[in-house]
Amino acid sequence: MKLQPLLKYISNYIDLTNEEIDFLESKITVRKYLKGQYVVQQGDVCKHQCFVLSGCMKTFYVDAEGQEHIVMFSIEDWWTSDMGSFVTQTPADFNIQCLENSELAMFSYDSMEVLFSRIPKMERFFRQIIEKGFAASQKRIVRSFSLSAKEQYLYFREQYPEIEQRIPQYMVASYLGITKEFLSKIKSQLSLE
Amino acid sequence: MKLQPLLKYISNYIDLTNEEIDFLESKITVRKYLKGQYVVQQGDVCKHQCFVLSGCMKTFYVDAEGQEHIVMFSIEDWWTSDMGSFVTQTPADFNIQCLENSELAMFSYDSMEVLFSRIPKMERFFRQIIEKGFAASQKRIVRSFSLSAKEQYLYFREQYPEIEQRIPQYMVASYLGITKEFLSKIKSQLSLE
DNA sequence: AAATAATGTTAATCTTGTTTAACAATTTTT
DNA sequence: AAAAATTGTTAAACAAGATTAACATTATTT
Repeated sequence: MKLQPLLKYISNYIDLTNEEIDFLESKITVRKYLKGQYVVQQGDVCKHQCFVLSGCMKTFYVDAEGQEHIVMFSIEDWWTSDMGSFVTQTPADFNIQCLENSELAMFSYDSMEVLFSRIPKMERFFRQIIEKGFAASQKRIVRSFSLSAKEQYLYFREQYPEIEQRIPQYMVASYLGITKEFLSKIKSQLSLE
Repeated sequence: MKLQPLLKYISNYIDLTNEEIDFLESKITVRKYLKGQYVVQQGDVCKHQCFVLSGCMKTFYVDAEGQEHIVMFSIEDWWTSDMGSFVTQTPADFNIQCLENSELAMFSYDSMEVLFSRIPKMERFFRQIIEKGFAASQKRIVRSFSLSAKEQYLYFREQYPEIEQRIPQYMVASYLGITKEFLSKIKSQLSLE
């Protein structure tokens, strides 16, 4: 059924018995969101860890000048949440908004506690997911310091070709930390090479 | 004894029995490093998660042009490792080098597996630590996009006054992603305000 | 106490990327 | 099919920060 992609994803990390899978499923809420809807809003407490079953979302921060800065995109088989808000259950710094109609498998803060006590393997699973996310985030910091805007764009295009097809270009610019005008310039330069 | 700061740190997250503490201690290696020594070198596999008992270290990346980019500093009561390398046991992208004579409590990859099986609470502890690290890393990305160099410097100075006292200014510049000359300019501007 | 190495400063010039603004192309709505 | 909204492009003027190079200061070693 609907949760198949999540179960398959989990099976890459740990093995679960049928009973465990039943229990796991009882702790998950599947929810649909329309394009434009918010999963988390800056200032609210992030109450869930979300696995994307279908659709696409952006995680972004609106700064003091009202400018939007995209931290990450999430598509099928990715996780999304405001981790800082979730772990401390304090107001979120980030917004998570759907860029397409989407379907999410959601683990609430409380249900995760219960899940981890009953199935310690699930704690291992989440630890491993978060380790990966942390490592990826550190590498992103390094790229933003050591690569030019053009190099970062090429890296993004190579790493996430599917994402570039699905989102407007000005959001790619925001993700890369440059203006849409400059990205446009980079692309026209590249097309002449 | 030596591990007291680590045990105190852990007790903020979980409670351990005396037996558990004994077992934990049997899985930790305490090691001294001299100023200048490397804990991890780019290209080697990062084999440990390290808790800083004393001293100070920098985690940095050397790019294709030979330029050094500091990802983080670690002082007493902080953790350090190349998470990406550690979790996949593949060659590290980062170097970790001591800026002072230092003492580290080290958990090897293998010993952590054993530790987690025997004391599942320790897996919870590490999950929580990594969640925090991940959240901090995401916030750093946002700062690097939404703040000017001057604002980032002021933030660093406010957040980590102890670190600024202990390391040369050109390393602060590297951490902020700017040149030492420009940081010098920022500081002279600030002194005139 | 010199000598050397490491760290920090200043200023001129250059580069990368921003801002502004006008316009073009594409989608979506009516 | 027209109108409106969203997205993308171009170019000129500008600003933030890099580079270069010369020099000043502070630590460290001899």
